[in-house]
Amino acid sequence: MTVPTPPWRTARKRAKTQLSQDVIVETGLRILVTDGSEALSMRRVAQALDTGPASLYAHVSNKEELLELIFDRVLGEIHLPEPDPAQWQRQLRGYAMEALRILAQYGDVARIAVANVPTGPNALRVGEWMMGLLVGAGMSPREASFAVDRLALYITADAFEGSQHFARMRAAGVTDPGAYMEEFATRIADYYRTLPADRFPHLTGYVEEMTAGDGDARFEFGLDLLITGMEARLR
Amino acid sequence: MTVPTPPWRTARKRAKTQLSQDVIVETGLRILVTDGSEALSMRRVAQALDTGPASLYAHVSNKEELLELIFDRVLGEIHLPEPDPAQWQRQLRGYAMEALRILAQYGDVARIAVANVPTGPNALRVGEWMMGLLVGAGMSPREASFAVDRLALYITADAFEGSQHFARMRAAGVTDPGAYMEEFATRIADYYRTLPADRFPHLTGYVEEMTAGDGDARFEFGLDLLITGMEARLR
DNA sequence: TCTTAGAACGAACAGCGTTCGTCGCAAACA
DNA sequence: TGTTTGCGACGAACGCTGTTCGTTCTAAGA
Repeated sequence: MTVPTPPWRTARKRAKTQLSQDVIVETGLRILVTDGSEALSMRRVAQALDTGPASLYAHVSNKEELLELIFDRVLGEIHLPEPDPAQWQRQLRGYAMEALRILAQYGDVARIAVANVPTGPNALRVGEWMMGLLVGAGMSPREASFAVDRLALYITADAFEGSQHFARMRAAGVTDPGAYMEEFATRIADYYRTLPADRFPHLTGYVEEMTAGDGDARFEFGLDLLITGMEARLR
Repeated sequence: MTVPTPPWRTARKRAKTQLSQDVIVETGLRILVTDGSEALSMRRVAQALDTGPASLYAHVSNKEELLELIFDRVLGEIHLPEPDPAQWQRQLRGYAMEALRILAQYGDVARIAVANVPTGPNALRVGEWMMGLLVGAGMSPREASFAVDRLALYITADAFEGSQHFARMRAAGVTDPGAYMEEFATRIADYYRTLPADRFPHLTGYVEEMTAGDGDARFEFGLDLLITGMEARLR
């Protein structure tokens, strides 16, 4: 039932989706997921929206601001249960694990969080939740705020570290993360074995132990150290 | 007493300092200290050595490799005492504080460490020292290696966060770090106060506590959490 | 209907890391 | 001693980056 547009009718210029901060953020996030953080440039986002890079600056003042917006958008995917101070350790642990899992999906976004005190709506939501949990558990507000700060740093740092590995893997053309990490550990182990045993007795003696454990095991180990430390302060 | 060079004498081409990996690393480090990490580019290093950027690639395969070399050079400045397992907490704490202080001086170098498992000679020296200290204190080699890994991540992450703040300060043209951080805390505090108190009771209620404490206090707090966690594993 | 605010955008700027191909020196070889 | 060869130095360029300037065009308000 469609008919050709009459030629005298001036061609509609805005057939493509209207530019807005939301579609820009969403497009940026999509590029991040599909092609990695090193592919996320203003030009690339503009290209995906079929326009030039200059057009983005009407809705986003910076690449930095764009990344902050994307980061907060990602934080929104973290699910937070009703805080129950009676089992704060379990809830804090669950939050940390989920936050890492989600952040790990989105490559370089974690870098933004390491640098900024996040102030987006979802960052506030998470901060309020953690403060409620820890203060409810009996921690002083000052200690709780420090704990929130340090835990956030730990999570984002680990996510950032992971994203760097992922970027290297992508650059090397490998697609299987397991194989990549295995090869990585093997290379380190082989190198350690070549060291002079008299100057590095521990590094050469405990090669197996030092290269054991995947990223998750290491993350959980550090997380447990932090939570145990918090526990000690509550007693 | 200097006389003009005889014209028939072929002009000495290599009057300027011979290029080598060492002078490149040293030059890069100097730029890092004086002008910050964002000013450290291959072109800039080449310019300082009065040559073109292409000349550097005969001695350094990458910018990444250059940063790794600089990072290890910086690690060399960390002083390590004879390990005494009887007071491992004190020694670990002292090491962490000094490492942070030194890393904080050199801006973005910390970023390299977050991404890599450092394998330079000085990184090995530090790793061996920490392993000896913790295993000597009774920790299992596997736990010790995890602890070393996590502590290194924590230190470099904090240094990286600090360097980002420093870069922002530099970009804003501020020269006094104290004034900058104070202004930063005030801005955050003011923002928190404007939030709706019903949805963010803790953030709005504990504004003072949340913005209190400088970077060092926060670093030491997290460090204590980690060390306390390690202690608990030894008992 | 006319005015005007602001989004869209082409073009350009200054910078980046890296590579290619050439040049010239110095040591190794005949 | 004469010739060859390997390699550091390096000018020029490629393709990319974030960002800005100045212009065009659209759409809403007066």
